[in-house]
Amino acid sequence: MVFLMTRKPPPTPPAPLPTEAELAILNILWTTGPATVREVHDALSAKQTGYTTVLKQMQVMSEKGLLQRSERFRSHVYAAALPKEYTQQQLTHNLLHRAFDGSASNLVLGALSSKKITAAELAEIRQILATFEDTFEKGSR
Amino acid sequence: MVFLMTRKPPPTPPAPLPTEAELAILNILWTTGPATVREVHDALSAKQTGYTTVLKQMQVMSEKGLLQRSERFRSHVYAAALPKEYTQQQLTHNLLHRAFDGSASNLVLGALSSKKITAAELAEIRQILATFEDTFEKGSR
DNA sequence: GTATGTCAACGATTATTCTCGTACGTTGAG
DNA sequence: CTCAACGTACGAGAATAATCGTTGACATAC
Repeated sequence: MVFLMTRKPPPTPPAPLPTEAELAILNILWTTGPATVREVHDALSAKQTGYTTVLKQMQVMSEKGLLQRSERFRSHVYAAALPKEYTQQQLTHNLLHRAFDGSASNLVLGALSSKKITAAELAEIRQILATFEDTFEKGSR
Repeated sequence: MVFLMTRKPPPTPPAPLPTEAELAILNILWTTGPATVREVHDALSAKQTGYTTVLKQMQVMSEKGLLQRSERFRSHVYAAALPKEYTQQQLTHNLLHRAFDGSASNLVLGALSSKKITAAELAEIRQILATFEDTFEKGSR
C-alpha cells in the first residue's frame, strides 16, 4: 500500500529549507529519533566535523525552527521539528520550480535517468502512480 | 514519444552545480539560446536585479564552466555550457542523495505530492515509466 | 572635436553558511 | 576541596554567494 503525503504542517513561522549540512543532521534525527548533540556528532563521524561545529549548527537550526530542543537531565535532546516527508516535499517543490519550471514529469524523468533503477523501484513507482490516478479519478482533488 | 536522458557530458573539469541565482540565468539561456548580458538582464526584470549584478554572475559562471562566452562585434554572447537535461539530472541526483537517501520512488512521491497534478502530466509520467520499463525488460541497461 | 549611450571589468560590501577556539557551568571521583 | 569529564554558550574566522558603484573602452550623434 502506498501512502500519499499529506502536506499538513506549515507551522507558526514557515521554517526555511535546510542547507546541505543541516540536511545531514536532519537525516540522522529522522532515522534515529531525538538525540543529543554528541550522538549526532558521533553519527556524523565520517564527515570529520568538530563537536562544537555540530553543536552550533544545531543551535542555529533550533532558532530557525528546524529543530526542537528539550532539556534532559544535564544535556539537551534535539528532534526534527518537521516530519521527513514534509521537508522532502518542500525540497522537491523548490527544485521543481527552480530547475524544472514546475513540470513534475520532467522531474520524474530526471530522477529515473539520474541513476540505475531497480525493478523493485520501478514497481514501487508504478504503485505510487496508480494511487495518484485513483485519487484523481475519484475527483477527490 | 518519450526520449530518455542520455547522461553524456561530464566535460573537462566537472562544473559545479548552479546556485539559485545561477539557475535563473541558465533557465533563460536554455529557452532563448545564446544571449548577451543585457538580454538576460531584461528577461530577469521581474527580479529587480541590477545590470552589473547579472554581468558579474555571468562572468563568474564563465569561470566555473557553467557558461561559454564568445565575442560578437561589441558585446559578448553567453551560452549555457551544459545541456538543460544534463544539469537537471545532476540536480536531481544531488537532491536524491542529500534528502532521499537515493530512493527514486520517494522522490517521485515527493514530486507528485508537492503540487496539484494534471491529468495530462499523469499521462506523461505514465509514458515515461512505460519507456523505462521497456528498456528494462530488454536488458539494455 | 565633445557628448551620450552601451558595454565589460573590477573592487567593495553585505549576507549566509560553515567552522572552530575558548569560556563557563555542573557533576562525580579522589 | 580540587580535578577531570562532559555539557552548553558565545564570538570570531574563512568561504561562498549576491549585490552594486565606479571606471574605462569604444562607438555613434551632433
